[in-house]
Amino acid sequence: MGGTLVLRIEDTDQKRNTEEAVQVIYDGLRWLGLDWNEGPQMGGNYGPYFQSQRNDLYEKHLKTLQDKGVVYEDEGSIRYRSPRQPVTVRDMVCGTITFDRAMEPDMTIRRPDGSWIFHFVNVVDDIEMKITHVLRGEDHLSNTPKHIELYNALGFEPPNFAHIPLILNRDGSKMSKRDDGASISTYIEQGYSPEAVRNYLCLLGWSPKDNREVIGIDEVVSLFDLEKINRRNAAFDLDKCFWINGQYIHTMEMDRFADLSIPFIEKAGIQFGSREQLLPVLTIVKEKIKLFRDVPEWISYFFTEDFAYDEASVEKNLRKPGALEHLAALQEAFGSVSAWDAATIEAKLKETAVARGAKTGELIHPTRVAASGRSVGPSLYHMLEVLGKNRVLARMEKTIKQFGAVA
RNA sequence: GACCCUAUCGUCCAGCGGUUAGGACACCGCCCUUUCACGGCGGUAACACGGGUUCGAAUCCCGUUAGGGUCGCCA
Repeated sequence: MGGTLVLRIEDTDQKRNTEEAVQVIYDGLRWLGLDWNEGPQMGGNYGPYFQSQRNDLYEKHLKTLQDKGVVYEDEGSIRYRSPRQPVTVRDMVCGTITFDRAMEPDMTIRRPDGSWIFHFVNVVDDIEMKITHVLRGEDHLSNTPKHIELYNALGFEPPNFAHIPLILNRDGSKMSKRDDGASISTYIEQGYSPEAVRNYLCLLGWSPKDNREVIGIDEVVSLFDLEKINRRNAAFDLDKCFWINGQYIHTMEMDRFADLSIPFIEKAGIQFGSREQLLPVLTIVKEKIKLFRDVPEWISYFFTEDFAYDEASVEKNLRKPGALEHLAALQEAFGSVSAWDAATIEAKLKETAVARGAKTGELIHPTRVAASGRSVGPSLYHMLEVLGKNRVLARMEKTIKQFGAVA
C-alpha cells in the first residue's frame, strides 16, 4: 500500500503538554520501528507538526466558518452550529453508518482563552496536511459525523476513514494509559524485543487468517488489508506477548541478541570485558532467556569469582553423602586432561562417574553448583568449557574447602 | 438515558449455509533430558439467549441480554 506516515503532535491542551510526554511518543514509536516519514525531527512540506504552532492555519479556517455564518459566540467560546442533518459515514472497516444528527448539541471549537478544541484543529490539520486515510480507534467512530460536518462546512472532501477495534484490559475494561501493557516503556524496561511486541500488537484485531502467530513485519505489511480488520475489541494478553518474545529470541541472530542484551548487562554493573568475551557466554545462555531483563542473572557468575552459593542448591547437591568426594575425584580427573572442550569434559566426567560407580547425575549436579553456585543454568559441559579450565578447577577447590569443613 | 459498534474455548484468532467447530497463549498430563528451558504428544475448554429464514444455521434476519464507545470549553 505504501503511503506516508505523518506524525503530528496534538498539544492543544497546554496542561498536559510536557516535553517528557512528547519524548515518550518519539521513543515508543521508534522502538517499535514505526518511524514516521514526516513530522517532528523529520521535517516535511506541511509543518509545523505541533498543533500549538499552527494557530494561523486555524484562524484562517475559522474565518471561513465565520464568513459562512455557521459559528457563534457563547460565553466567550466559539461554537459551530450543526446543520442537524443526517450524516453518513463510509468506514473502510465498519461499513456505512448513518447518524441522525437532529438532537446533537453544537460543538465548541475555541475556548475563551483562544486555545482550540481537538475536533476542529484535527479536521483543519488533516485538510492542510492532505491526509488521505484516517485510521484511528473505534472510540472516534461516533465523533466522525461531527468531523464530516466540519469538512463540509470548510468546503473540503472528507478523507477515507477506518475505525479499528480498541484494546481492552484482560478483564474487558477499557485500557488506559496507566494500565499494564499500555505503555511501550514497560516493554523496553522489561526487555522485550521490539519485533516481538510489534508482532503481538499486529495480532490484536487482525490475523493472517492461516493460524500463524509468529509473523514478520514484512509479511504483515504485504498481507495487511483494512477489509480484514476485525470489528471486535480485543483484550490484551501479556502471557501471549511474553511467549512470542521467547519465540523471537529463540530464532534471533547472536549479534542482535547481544545488542539487545548489553544495555541490561551494563545496567546490572557486570564487567564483561569486551564483546568478544561476552559472546561465548551469551551463546550458551540464549536458549534460556525469555526477557532481556533476565540476562544479567543468567550470566553474572561468568564474570566474577565472588558469586553466592544458592542455599537450596547447596543443600540438595553438595550436602549429600559422597558429593564432595565425587567432586574431588572429578577435580583431579579434569586436572589431567589436556584439551578443554565440551566433548572432552563430558567424556571425562562420564568416565569418572563410571570409575566411581556413580550415576552421571551424581557428578553433574554438584559440579554445576561448584562452578556456578546454583543448580540451574546452561548445559554443564558448555558452561565449563566457556568458564575455562583454570577457573573451573579453582571453583571446585574452593567449594570442596568451603563445604567440606562443615560436612 | 439517547445514539453507535460488537458478541466462537479464560484470552487472541480461524470459520463467511452442510466441519468430529480449527490453531495459538494459559492450564493439566506424558515423552525427551545433566538442571532449567526448548521441543514433541495428548487433554480440559467456546458458537450469550430467544425467535425466525432454510431441507440444513456458529454463519443470514429480528429481538433480548451483555460488553465497549460517543454524547466535553480532554485528546
